[in-house]
Amino acid sequence: MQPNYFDKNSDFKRNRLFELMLKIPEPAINMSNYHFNNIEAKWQKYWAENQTFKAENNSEKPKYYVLDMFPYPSGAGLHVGHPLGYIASDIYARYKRHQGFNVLHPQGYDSFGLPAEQYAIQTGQHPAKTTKENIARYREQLDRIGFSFDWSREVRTSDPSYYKWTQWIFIQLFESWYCNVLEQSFPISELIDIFEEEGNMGLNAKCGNNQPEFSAEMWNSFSEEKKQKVLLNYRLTYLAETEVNWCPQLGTVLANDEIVNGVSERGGFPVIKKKMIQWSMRISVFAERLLQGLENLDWSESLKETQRNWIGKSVGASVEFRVVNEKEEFQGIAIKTFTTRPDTIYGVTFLTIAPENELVDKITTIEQRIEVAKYITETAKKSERERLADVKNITGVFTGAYAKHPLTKELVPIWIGDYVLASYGTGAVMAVPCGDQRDYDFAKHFDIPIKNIFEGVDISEAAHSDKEGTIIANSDFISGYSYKDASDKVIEALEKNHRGKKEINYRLRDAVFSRQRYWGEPFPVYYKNGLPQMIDAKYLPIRLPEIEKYLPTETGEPPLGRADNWAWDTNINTIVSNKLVSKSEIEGYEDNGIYPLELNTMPGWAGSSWYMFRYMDALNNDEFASKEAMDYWVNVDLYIGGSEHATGHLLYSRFWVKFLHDRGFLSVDEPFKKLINQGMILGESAFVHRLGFNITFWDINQNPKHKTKTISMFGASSILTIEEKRGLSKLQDKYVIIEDKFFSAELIEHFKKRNDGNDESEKYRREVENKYMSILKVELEEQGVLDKVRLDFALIGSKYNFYRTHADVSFVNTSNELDIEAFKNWRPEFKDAEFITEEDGTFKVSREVEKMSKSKYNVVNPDDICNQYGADTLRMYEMFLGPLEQAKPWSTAGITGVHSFLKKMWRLFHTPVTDTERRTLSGAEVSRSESEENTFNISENPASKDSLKTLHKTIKKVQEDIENFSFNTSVSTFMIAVNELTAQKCTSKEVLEPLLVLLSPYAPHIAEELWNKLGYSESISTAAFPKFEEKFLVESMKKYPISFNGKMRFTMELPLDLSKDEIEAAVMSHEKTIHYLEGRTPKKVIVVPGKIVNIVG
RNA sequence: GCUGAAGUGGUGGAAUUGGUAGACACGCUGGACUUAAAAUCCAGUGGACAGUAAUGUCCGUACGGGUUCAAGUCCCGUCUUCAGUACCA
Repeated sequence: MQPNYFDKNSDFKRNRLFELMLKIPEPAINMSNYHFNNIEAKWQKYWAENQTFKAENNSEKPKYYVLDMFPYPSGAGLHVGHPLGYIASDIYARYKRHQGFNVLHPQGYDSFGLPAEQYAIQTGQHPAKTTKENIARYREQLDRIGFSFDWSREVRTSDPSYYKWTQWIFIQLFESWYCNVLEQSFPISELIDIFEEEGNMGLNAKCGNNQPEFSAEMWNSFSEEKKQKVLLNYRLTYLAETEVNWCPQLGTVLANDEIVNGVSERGGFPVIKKKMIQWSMRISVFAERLLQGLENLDWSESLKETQRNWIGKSVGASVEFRVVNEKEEFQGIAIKTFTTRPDTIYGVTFLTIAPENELVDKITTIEQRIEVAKYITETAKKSERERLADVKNITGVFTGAYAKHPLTKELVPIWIGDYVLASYGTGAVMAVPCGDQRDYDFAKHFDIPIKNIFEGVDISEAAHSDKEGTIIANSDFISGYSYKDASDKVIEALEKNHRGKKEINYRLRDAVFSRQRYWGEPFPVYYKNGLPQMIDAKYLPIRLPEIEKYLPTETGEPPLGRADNWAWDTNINTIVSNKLVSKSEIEGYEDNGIYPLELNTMPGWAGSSWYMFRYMDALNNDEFASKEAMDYWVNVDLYIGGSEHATGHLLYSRFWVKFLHDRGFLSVDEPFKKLINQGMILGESAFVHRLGFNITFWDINQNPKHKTKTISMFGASSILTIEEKRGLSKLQDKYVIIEDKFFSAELIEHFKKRNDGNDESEKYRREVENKYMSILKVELEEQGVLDKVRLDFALIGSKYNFYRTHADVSFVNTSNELDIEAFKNWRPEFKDAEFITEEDGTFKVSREVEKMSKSKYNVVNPDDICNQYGADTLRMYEMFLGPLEQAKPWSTAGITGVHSFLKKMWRLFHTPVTDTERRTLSGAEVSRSESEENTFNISENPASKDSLKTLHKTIKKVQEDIENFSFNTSVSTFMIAVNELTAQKCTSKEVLEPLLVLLSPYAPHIAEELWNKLGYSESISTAAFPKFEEKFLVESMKKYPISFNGKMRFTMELPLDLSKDEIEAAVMSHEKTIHYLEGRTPKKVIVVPGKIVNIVG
């Protein structure tokens, strides 16, 4: 038998302690007779060996599909936040199994992505290798928590056998178009049929497409090349020059949902607008269906709202303003605007168009050209972020041109303003300053007249944007009408004279699908004469080529441009060397049938948009999943994951599923029936405070002075005296200058090197900061120091200040004291830094709740919790923390409560040791009698009435809680049940056995162990969920709360079958009633049988 | 600014249809066992006041009103926090 190390009272432990003279630190393990370590490993092994949770595709049972959002396997491993949702879904999956469902509960990895590639760039390791290692670590961590995943269906998006089908779906999208009339996707061949028979005129008219028109004859006379170019305008994935979000630091384009506050979601780098030829997904045609589809989904209202906002439907009208220049009407030049307020059309006093609008060039008058050109260059220079930050500044320029108002025929000036976005609507607005604050501000700023068209509304201070309850005035035939009626009339009038019509606009843009990266799915595409060609699906997968370095090429091509073997031989349908590429475009060369392959790869959301269907039939080599499998599993019944995917993954996957449905590949058109967003578990970061300063480089040759770089210096000890430190607050506005020219020049040299962006930059940073920190010779000066510096660059340190730096939470004890030596060893650059100490000389950290992340050093590893308390405790504690959907900081305070609950549960099944016995037995004997097999003590005798009541109360509550996803309260319910049964000294199998089944979704390991001890050879997961029986809860008496004027005063036990009158009589004759009435006669007595009595006096 | 969610003891959080506010747990206080510590067990624990005590009185679910026999819960207004989103025409 294993020495019982975990029981401190055991002889083994005593001897050991004696040996070590009590010098060893306390093991971080709670002493217990319940040996979770052995039990958990044992059952995890059993489940894996017996494939206990393998789901069958052929089953008579009803199906239930529980899915977690699969993780991206990062190098940091799992932290305690990740399992939260997995635990919840696992409880639900296990519960459904107990209820007799055939449960599909799979797991996999979203394993293509940026971090693995960034790591590859830094270390030269192949992303496939690091990804594989990360997955192995994830798997190890997941296994320790005891999830009931069916691992035989594991998917990895970076696996060629998986991305083969991602590529296949891409081909299907390319081979499809969308009919706006039937609101459905069809094969492109059907569109070609239409073109051959009737051209595209009919389509244009019916679908509101704005494509150049052609007849059937014209189509048939087009060259093949021309035909293909036309078709690209219809395909659901298409190649086009689009304005994209380009991130120079990441070297790739980003989708709208990958940008947060104008910077990249990953890394926080600036993003600029740039025109590039890119693959796009025509998601915008699905906007209405994506919006309508939300109605029938069981998702949280807030998440649906987020998607609605992202789709951004607005109903209004398009209004056309024909341009007039030098009092002559320009034939065909019209500014199309979109408005949600057609009723305000008589308030239009000018038009504003976006600086990027292509009409700018055409309409600007000769006199205004210089001014306009200047303005356009200025706005183009600003990044997206600067523009966002600059919202308050009103800028614009007059084009010199005028347009004719479609109803009044008056001339209105056309302005350019950057408050109008090229990417929304038509990139032009009809400005109604009296009704829109932005138009109002613009008009005030440039002195444009403001016309009031609202009855009895004062607009001298601000625009009036309320539409409800406002009456239109001063507006010809719509004066006196409300918003709704006036709008209808205006639209009618506009339609009559062909100057506009009712229109619906969506914010949702087509999604850019190309990424200039290595670690993603390659496109199954080659280029012939510059036109994209799909590779036949039977030659998939197109595998990622090997490359030396994971960086863009010298000519700026994506990393795949470095591959030697990256051309497609159409003769043998294989990837061949680039050197063989056909030079047919150049005269004198023959077309040898070998063409260059696409250099971009697909974005991260490609693989995650359809993975839920792959799990249904994960090993299928002939289809992405068989029809039989999909007919059985249909779609995901319960999906659990974070709300951060609201506008990315959850929208894109709905789009792909609708498309696959249209084309008959799927029977459902929504992937996720019910969705729950688990709240994020936050970490408590620790901050250490120090003195320091920043040094800023200024280029003094530029005017205004241009700030070029700021670096942070870590220490201040060598330059500040004690007195100065005390007077620190007084130094706020003073500057530090470095007068040593030599030093400055050398530092600049280093910075030049650093700015090259090569791999050594980090090393240089350290070098500069460490080398010069201690030799800085600085003095304090009053402001005006710039005169003294004669270098090209001036070095000016900003004010001294307190700085805070993240400290790893593992260096901090429970009293928030920092182990400063450990910290300095960990971050040697802080060796000489001056840290702020407490009065008693200790280093204390301040705490702040933040997102748990490796870079914030506040990560808690679930492995540590498992080591200390076990997986069952971790599972129950994470549930006990609070409501699933709520964000909450991680704290281990309270985990002992859950742990001791499990120990009490264990003890319920074993001979209790009485206090008397405890006193007479030695510690070792107590432990032995409690822990060994023969103390397992379950009686076959019928249970007491009380115990049965406890059991059924618990069944009812736990079942309700699971179905409402209120896992925190069911943990409490278990605690109450165990407390009550312990008090009742219940040992009855009749009660304890069902209780065990009830508990098993939450604490599967201990449940399996006790189940096994009860004599079952099958896993507890095969047991049926206990049936709740009302009869055990039926009461004959009720303790009535008796209240006076709503205040509860005392309780009174009465039989439940009394009538209202009998209850009233009983209460009124009670001595306390007489006492509380103090002689008054009650006005009214409210009796709610079975609930409450209230006496109104 | 807009949209959504929330505000309850020292802490995490309960209260399902308006019906005994603070379940359960942590923490804290006291006690038992122990040479001691740990572990375990028992008792107490929203606040204020009165009383030797049993007990009693008042206050109390962000704030101000209202509806009701009865409000954490419903209605109106205000404030605060968190999340999402934003020159969206």
